[in-house]
Amino acid sequence: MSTTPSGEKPLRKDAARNHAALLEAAKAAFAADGIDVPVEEIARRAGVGVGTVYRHFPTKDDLVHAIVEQRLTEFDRCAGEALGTADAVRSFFEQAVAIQARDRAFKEVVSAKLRTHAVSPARKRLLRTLRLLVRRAQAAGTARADVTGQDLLLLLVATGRLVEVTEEDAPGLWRRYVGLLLDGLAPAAARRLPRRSLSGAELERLAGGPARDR
Amino acid sequence: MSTTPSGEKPLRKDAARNHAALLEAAKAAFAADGIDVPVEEIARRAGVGVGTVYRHFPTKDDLVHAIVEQRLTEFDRCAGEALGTADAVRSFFEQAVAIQARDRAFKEVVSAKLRTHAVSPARKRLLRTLRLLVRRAQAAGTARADVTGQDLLLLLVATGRLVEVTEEDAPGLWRRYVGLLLDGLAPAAARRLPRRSLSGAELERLAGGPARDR
DNA sequence: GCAAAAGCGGAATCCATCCTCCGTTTCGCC
DNA sequence: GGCGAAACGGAGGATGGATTCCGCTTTTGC
Repeated sequence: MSTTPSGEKPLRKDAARNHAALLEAAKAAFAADGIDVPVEEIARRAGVGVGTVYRHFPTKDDLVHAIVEQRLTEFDRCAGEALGTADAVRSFFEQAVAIQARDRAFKEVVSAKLRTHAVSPARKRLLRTLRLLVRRAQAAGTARADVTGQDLLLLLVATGRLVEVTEEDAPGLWRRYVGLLLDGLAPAAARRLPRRSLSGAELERLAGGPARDR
Repeated sequence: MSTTPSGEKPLRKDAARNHAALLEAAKAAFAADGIDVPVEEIARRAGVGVGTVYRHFPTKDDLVHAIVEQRLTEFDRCAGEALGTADAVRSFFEQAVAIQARDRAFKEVVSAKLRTHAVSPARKRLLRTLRLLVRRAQAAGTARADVTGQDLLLLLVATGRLVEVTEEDAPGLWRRYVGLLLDGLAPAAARRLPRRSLSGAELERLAGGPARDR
């Protein structure tokens, strides 16, 4: 679950503990409040001072990046699991988007950083897995021939935004759109949007009911 | 093109001029640099002082909102035009997303404010048009039966993000995904993603080539 | 057990923005 | 042309958040 810190030089015991705590805290904080949580809040959650945060991550951005890597890795895991299922693409999407739905910052982060910070290793791995996944699905006839792994990644960005806009007011609505996407990705078979149209109240809110935030 | 200021009390000549200039400047500024452009930059572009900005729009947010309304109205126009075409949904999407592709702030703005600021009139109008559009398309057999106008609006949010992430490095790539969506929206006919897979260089960049911004 | 090294905490600094305030300018009208 | 009202402009107050600094504490090596 944690980023194996086995990379470089052995950290002092307390430093190692804090590093882990920070990663954990940052994940939670970002998930709950989005990328804009003050560094101080993360420090508080981790039970350390801001100074410590900066010792471990020279820049807030580095921290964000670390979390993104973690998350991309989770996606990779989903993809890996999906490899074994009958409809791999569907299975992957459903899991991956479900993760997005649980984590507010994620979508922002992923798409924000998708372009930054050089070629991240986690991302490379994910892409590789996705390519494999697509190939399999195509072989199995559950994905049209002209889709690519890259496509899945980009579509994930799109669903991220959707979830972001939708989840609070109409939780689960995303399934509808994932269904739609999957229909678009399927070769040409049965297709039907997951029911779940909007209820009166939900529609009201999504339609822009009395402003609530800000 | 401009928001008919015919609403309330007649503005003084200079005030009216500035109001228009501000709207214009804000549109441009947001499009170019995103919602986070400093108010001062907008003022500069409009050739006025910040004080004036605040006289016309008590809050930066109000300014943003005004622009969003403008944009939603543009969408509405697209939808209106699309009504006359054979494949209305496709025609609408292609135009609407093309607009997004030209305007950086738009996507952010639209989805950000999609939920705020009470039920905006422009948005209500758009939604009404979209519903009509969908109904027609369904009657014409170019849209599956279980899609709604609301769906189109939300999908637009998703494409917005996609464009955002994609456009700079692989301009036009969005057509591919719009194609995909349309396939998902279609009843069950021929489907093919607009070619346009990625070129080597583009893929490189999208895949997260040497960080460029920040 | 001890000293140097590695870390820690968090107050203080820096900076970017929003928004307010008020003296100055322009407009509309007599 | 002259006045009051309506607008303007832009310096400065207020805020919020990232990052730095440095004296103090915990570890580690011996």
